[in-house]
Amino acid sequence: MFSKACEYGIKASIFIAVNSREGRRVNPKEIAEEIDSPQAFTAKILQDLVRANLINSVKGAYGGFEINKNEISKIKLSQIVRAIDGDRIYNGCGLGLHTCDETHPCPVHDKFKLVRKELKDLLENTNLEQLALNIKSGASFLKI
Amino acid sequence: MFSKACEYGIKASIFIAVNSREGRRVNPKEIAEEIDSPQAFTAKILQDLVRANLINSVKGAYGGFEINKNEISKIKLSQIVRAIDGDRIYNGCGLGLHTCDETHPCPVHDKFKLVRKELKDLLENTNLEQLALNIKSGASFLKI
DNA sequence: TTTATTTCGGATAATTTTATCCTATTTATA
DNA sequence: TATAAATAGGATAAAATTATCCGAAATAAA
Ligand code: FES
Ligand code: FES
Repeated sequence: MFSKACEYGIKASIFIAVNSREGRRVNPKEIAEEIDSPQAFTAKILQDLVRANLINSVKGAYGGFEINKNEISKIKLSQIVRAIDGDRIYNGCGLGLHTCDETHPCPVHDKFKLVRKELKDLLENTNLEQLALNIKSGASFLKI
Repeated sequence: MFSKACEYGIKASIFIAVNSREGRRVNPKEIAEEIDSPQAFTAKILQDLVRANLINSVKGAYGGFEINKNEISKIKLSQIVRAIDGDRIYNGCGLGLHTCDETHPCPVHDKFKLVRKELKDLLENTNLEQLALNIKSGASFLKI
């Protein structure tokens, strides 16, 4: 469904959001521990998210990654996924035809549209604040 | 979503079904042409499907791949996907946690369940006969 | 029985994805 | 200004997926 890179990117973003809400910056080591991911690889993905302007990085001593407090609720999961996996999840054909095209549908097109609709709904209507709050309250988990 | 191998496997199965309905065996060369896939790789996937007892192979001259006429409507997409990609699509966590567990959910678990439900519906309630008929009638396509 | 045809299966190669390592650059603080 | 602490980024490496090749085994028909 999502690439490993994307899974790590989503979980890292949530962990950063949890901490940024409390004014704390975090570094790749902490992040990788909290989301159970390979540290250096995770750091690379964080770079992508910084370049996509979804998170901020601060170099040097006392630096780390953070998200602007009043941005947290504005960042949708879709933006993170798009920054890492592109939008094949939105536009790609379920059976790999060059394009998903209503007028030239693959055999599963009609039902696949429903799957994609549900996924789109998940990605478009979920923001980092909601996810951070659920982590904070212990309603959901980032690892194991 | 599905692996390339699985995409090829699904499309190949449909093409075989279309032809088996008309009493015709097909070989990897034809199949690869009709579904626009690499021939040798497709042949490997066909072997998997044979081993999973979803399609039959006949060796030697005038051989090829076929599906028992009265099996065609009984083969569900889920069986093909399971034979090639396993059942991570059914049981896997959307964010890569070790297991998808109601009592230890990842941040997207609740909404991801709906996506999976839709996908399950697609896979469980679609059989090769329906798909073959749609190809035959020109309502759907296996390539481009 | 011989031949031509076809799948089977193992070995290998290419590509993509995932992961690691090391140095350069930036920056806060002493 | 010197130092220590961080991220940035390039170069590799490892692993998984995708793809190719070739000889062996099976089989139908001549
Ligand atoms: S054409 Fe395949 S999903 Fe739309
Ligand atoms: S725990 Fe992640 S989808 Fe269920």
